[in-house]
Amino acid sequence: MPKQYFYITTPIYYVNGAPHLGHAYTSTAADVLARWNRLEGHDVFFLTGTDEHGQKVEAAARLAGVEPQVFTDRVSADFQDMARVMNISNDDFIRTTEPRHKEAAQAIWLKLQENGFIYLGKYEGWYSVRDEAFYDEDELTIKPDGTKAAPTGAPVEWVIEPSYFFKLSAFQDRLLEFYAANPGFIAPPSKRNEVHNFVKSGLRDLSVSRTSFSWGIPVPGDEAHVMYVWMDALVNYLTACGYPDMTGPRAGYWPASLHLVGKEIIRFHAVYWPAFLMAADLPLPERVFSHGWWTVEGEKMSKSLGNFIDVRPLVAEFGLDPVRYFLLREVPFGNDGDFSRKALIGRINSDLANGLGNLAQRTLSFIAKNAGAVVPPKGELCEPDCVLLALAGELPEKVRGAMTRLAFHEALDETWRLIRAADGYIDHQAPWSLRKTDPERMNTVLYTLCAVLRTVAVVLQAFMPELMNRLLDYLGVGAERGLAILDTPLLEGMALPAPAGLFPRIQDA
RNA sequence: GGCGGCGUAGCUCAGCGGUAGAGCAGGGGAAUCAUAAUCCCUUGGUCGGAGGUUCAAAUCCUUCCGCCGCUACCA
Repeated sequence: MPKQYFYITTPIYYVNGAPHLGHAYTSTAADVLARWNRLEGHDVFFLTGTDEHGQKVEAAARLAGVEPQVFTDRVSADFQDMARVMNISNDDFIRTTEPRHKEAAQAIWLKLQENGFIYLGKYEGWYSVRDEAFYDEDELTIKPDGTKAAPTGAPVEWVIEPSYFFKLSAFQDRLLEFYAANPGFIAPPSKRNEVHNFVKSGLRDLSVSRTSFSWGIPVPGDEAHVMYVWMDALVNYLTACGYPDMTGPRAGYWPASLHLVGKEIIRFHAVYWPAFLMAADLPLPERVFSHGWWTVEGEKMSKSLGNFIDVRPLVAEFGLDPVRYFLLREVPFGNDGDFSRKALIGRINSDLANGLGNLAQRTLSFIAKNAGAVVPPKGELCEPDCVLLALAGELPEKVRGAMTRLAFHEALDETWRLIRAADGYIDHQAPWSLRKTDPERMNTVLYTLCAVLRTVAVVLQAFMPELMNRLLDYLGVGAERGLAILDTPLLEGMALPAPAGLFPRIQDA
């Protein structure tokens, strides 16, 4: 079977603020999918990065008293640090200030222009100098003296500035046809309906250049303009594949298998981006998946509350893999969720320490003390062994199904069904009693448990890579650790190292 | 205003036409290999309210109440 390509992206994160829980969430989810596909033996390309142009960055740099490039270098490094701390296995980290990206963005611009989808017009509207933003007529309020004001109370003036436009209006029907022909393109389904309705309600041409600031990629041939940030940013997914050279080593990864995005940017990925690609005669990504937002202790993360959570202190306190587990287990992917210490500690103690961790420890330490510290020899299997092993045998397929739908919580729930069954099995088989009455049977029970633990560990590597690697070490599993090894039985007689607890219980008031 | 979603056990949610389910939390018992972890049993819901369709409705329809999302240049 030929290797299957899997190209997955996170959004490139905007560098006008520090990385927080939301960014870590997207990256972790993407990482789990990337790792899962590697376990499947697929050829994976996993991209993340930073989006560094635009007026807000220019303003943030000015506020920090440094040049934009210096500013973005600093913030981008912080995002890269977050990725390192979260053990994100990205194959590349793209920055929109890199020369390769400038080249790609300008190339696609020229392509769109050549194909007749870009024209020079003028952008006009009510502009507030103080807010540096345009407002719609219906957003404005009339002040007692008859002048108009922005929702922020700032005065506005009618401003006309030259701008290049993208003929988005030309793509309405093609987009609708595409959605109809590819019902899986936008997920979850509720988002598909929203996007569909948006497009159906009519598309206006999109202003894709600015002259009011300069921190951006110059429009080819008219350097008074810089490219609109989204026009610039979305192209990153192509840049990383080598665009405009689509014959290079990475060209085969395009089109992307999946763009993972937060729900606030679904439209850019599900409407503008496909339209740009159609206009440039390029194939469209297979899927755009929009996930939800986290509240923190019941409250929305916001500047005014100052409650943005940085995951790095959490990782320092609770450990990396438990935090990764929590993010993907706690909330059905696609829904909003709440992050709280109580919930995090509850998950860690119930699922990890008392569940998987305890199961592994009671099995492995028993083997270390009473079964010669090797994978015990498997004797004749009894009914309960077969039932449990059959359940384990079904797990990869169940998880595969859930992962295909990005139903991470279901994948984990299925895995924990097996873990609970194994806990029941060890209690009922009671190897501590068999030790005296029937050592052979004891070995078979312990072997069965090791086999089940191996299945669990292999599958969970995508979610908790470090600790599941350790568990596989404890089980004497060799260097090859992909899903394919589950087709061959666990080797008996392998010497096992002394096990140590995987998930410490959290003592917390 | 328009379009759409949600409201099921204390909590988080699954079920989406055939006599209410899971995990966690609570209660009782067992066991003692293990991170005082585990196992077994168990309490608990007129499935937001009211109408209707049907032999049969959390499950379909109507309506009301309460939340929430989208409604173009905001990362």
